[in-house]
Amino acid sequence: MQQSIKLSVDAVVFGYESETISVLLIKRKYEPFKGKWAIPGGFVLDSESLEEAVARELKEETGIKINYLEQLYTFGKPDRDPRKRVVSVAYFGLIKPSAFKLAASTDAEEAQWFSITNLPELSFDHAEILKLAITRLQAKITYEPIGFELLDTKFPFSDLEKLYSSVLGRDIDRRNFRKKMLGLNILDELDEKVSKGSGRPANLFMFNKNRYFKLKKEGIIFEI
Amino acid sequence: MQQSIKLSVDAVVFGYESETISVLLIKRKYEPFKGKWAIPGGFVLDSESLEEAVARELKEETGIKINYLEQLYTFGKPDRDPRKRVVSVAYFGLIKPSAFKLAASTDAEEAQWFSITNLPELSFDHAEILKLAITRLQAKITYEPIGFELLDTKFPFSDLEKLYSSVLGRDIDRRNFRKKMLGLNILDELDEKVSKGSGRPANLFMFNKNRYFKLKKEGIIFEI
DNA sequence: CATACTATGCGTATATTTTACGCTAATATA
DNA sequence: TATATTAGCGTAAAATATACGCATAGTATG
Repeated sequence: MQQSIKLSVDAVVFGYESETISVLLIKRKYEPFKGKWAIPGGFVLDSESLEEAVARELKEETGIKINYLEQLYTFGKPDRDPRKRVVSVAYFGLIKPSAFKLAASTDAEEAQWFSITNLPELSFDHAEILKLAITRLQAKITYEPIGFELLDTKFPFSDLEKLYSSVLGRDIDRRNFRKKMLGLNILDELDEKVSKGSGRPANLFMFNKNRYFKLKKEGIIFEI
Repeated sequence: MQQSIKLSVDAVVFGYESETISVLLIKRKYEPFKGKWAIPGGFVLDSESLEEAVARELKEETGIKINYLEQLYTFGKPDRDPRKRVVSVAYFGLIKPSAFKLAASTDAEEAQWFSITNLPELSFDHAEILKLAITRLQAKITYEPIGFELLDTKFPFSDLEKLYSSVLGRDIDRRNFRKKMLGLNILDELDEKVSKGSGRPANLFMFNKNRYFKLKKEGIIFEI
C-alpha cells in the first residue's frame, strides 16, 4: 500500500487557578508557524500506544505529568498541516493546581498557561481542537466528577462551587449546589478547617474515588 | 521521521428492523482472520478526509450509503493488527430500514446483518470497538433524537417506543414516553393512519429536523 | 471591644418534573 | 356480537429542582 499519512497526538491540558480555567500551550520553535502558539503534541512512535505518545510528548514539551487524560477526537482533514498529510489524535487532560507550575527543567522554555478567555492566535487547526475541548469540558463536568482533577486533594466547598461556576460560565446557587453535591455521597468531610481572609472558616472536603466508582458500577448517575 | 504506522477507518453501522438492532459485518477474504467476520473498513487514501474514507469503504464493501455517521473513537494499541502497526479511526453509523437491504451489486457477497444479541466471533479488536459503539448508541439515543435515523420517514408512535425499548434494553412506559416525546415538539403528526394487525390504527408521525435544529441552537436540551 | 462585614452552613416553602397507572377509542378476530 | 389488541388521553402522587431566609463563626474597623 502506498499510504504516506503521518500520525500525531495533541494534548489540550486544562488547569484551574484563581478562579480561572487555563490551557497549556507551547511556542513553536520551527516552521511552519514558527513563533506561534500551539497545543503540545508530536508524532507517535512505532512502538508506543497513543496514550504513551501523548504522555511522552507532554512531558518532553512542558515537563508536566498528567493524571487525567482521555481521548477527545481525531482530526484528519487532508490540508490541516501545510507540509504533509498529518492526522492527529487529540487528547483532553486536567491537572491540579499543585502540579500546575511548569517544570523549568525541560526543553520547554516556551510553555505557558493561557486563560481560555484570553487566547493567543493558534497554529494549524488548533483553535478548532481547543474549541471542541472546551465544549467537552463543560459537558463532562456536569455528568462526571472530573472537577476534582482540577482541585487540590483537600479543598473547601466554595472552591468546588467556584470551579463549576467558571467552567459553566454562569452563577450557581450556593446552597442548592451544596445540597446536591453532598447528596451524591462522593465527598468526605474532613475535620480540618481553612480560613482565607474574612468570613467563617470552611471545612475541608476530599473526593472519595472508591465510593464514586462503586456507585458508578451500580449504575447511579451523577449529574449537576 | 521514520514512522511507519498505517491509518485505517472502520464503520460500525446499526440498523433496526423487526424490533431488533443489528450491525453490519463483512466476512474477511484475506489473511489475517480470513473467513472471520469483521467491521467494514479499510485504509485511508492520502488525498481523502477520514469521513470520505469511511463512506467509500462502506460503499465498496457493503454497497450501503449512510446518512448518519459520526466519529466514535480511535484505536491504536501497537499490537491490534498482527501484521503491522495500524491505527484505526472508528465511526458509528445508523441506517433506516428502507435502505437496510444490502445491495447485491457489489464486492460484498459477504456482507451481512447480525443482531447485536447474537454476534459471531470478530476479527482484530473489533469486539471491543463494537462494544463501545453499543454503549455510545445507548447513551446517545437518550440525549439526541438519533432514533429517527433508524426509522422510516413516516412511522407510527409505537415504532419509536419499541426502538427506544430495544436499544435501552428495558421497558418504557408507553404513556409517559409519548407525553415526553411529543412535549419536545420535534414531531409532526400527519393525517395518515396505518393499521397493522389488530388494534386501533395509529397515526403516522414525522421527525421535524428544522424545528429540532432550531431548538438545539436555542440551547433546549432533549432528554429521555 | 462593640459593631459591621463576610463567607459558611442549614433549612423550608414552592414550582416543576417524573412516575405510576386508570380509562376510553378504534380496529381485527373469534 | 363479544373479546382481544393496540392507540391515545388524563390525573394523582412522588420525587427533584429552585428560590430564598437566616443563624453561625470568623475577620476587619472605628
